[in-house]
Amino acid sequence: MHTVVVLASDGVLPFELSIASKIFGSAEDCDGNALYEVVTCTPDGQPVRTAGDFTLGVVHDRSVVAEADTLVIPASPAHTRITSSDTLPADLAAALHLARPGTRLVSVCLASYVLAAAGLLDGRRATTHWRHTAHFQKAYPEVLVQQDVLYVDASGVLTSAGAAAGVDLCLHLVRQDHGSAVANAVARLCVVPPWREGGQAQFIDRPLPAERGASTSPTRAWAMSQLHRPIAVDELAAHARMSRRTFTRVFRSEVGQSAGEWLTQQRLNLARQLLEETDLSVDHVADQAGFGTAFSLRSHFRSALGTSPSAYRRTFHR
DNA sequence: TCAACACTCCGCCACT
DNA sequence: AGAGTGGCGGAGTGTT
Repeated sequence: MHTVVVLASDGVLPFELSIASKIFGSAEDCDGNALYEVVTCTPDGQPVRTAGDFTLGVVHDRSVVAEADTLVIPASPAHTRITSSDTLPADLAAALHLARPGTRLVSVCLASYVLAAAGLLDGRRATTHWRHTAHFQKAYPEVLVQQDVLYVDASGVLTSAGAAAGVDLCLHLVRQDHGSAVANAVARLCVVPPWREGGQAQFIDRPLPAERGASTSPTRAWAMSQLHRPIAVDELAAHARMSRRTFTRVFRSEVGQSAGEWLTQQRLNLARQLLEETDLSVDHVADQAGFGTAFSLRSHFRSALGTSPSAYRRTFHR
């Protein structure tokens, strides 16, 4: 059983506090067994005041952090006053110190300040509430602060933007741990969208895994292996052994977007990966990701991510 | 920047 | 009767 420890500190925001227990606590396997144990603690086990009109009494103190597979830190408005390692409260520092190596660290909203003060975000991509990204960047110049994203998954250290973006982040983790089917079931149970697209640019490391049992799934897997060349909808429909009309209908009902939109998104994901991990020219990236021309890549990049391929590479190349 | 063209999406409706 | 399928065509989008 995967243990999620929620570390609540003084002034914790009730909404942010509850996200992890709601999302992880709702994840079940096909037999209805819980997939996560969610444990809430405070640094010294004493009740803490919340930002609401009540105090939070807990059973555990920070010692449970040592058992965490995932440590979640919900935001408190007081976190914005943590602008250096010197201002990190000793009890919070002590709690973080108890986490085993390899423990997944998650901050919701302003709690990014806590991780940054502990030096855990140095040289890493991270985000926080949009109202505080400028202040956050100034306080922690070593952090690669991302704006206009819902969350950042920087291999083991995850940060989310304001409030409800914590829901997206927790769903992302459930999806990573147990796949789309479980994550979508949690989203349905909690009546939240399983995957927010909208105008929000999200810098995600990996594309969504294909859902099992969906009839366009093999075709999507096939298309993923053909991204370097043009793929017409008729070709996809033929692969799925459906008429074009049925294919487009089934595709939308399973994936939630049209075949063309999905294809462009997969091409963009591939292009981003190539920009991050290779030194291929933008022309070659455009070619390999199936955009045909660099102009086409740039135009799609701009409308989906609000930036250019070369600017993206300057920020994310590793 | 513009225009012509190609392709895609989806409501509608008939057929199985 | 009702669900699933697929052709048609107009509106919209992307490409050259």
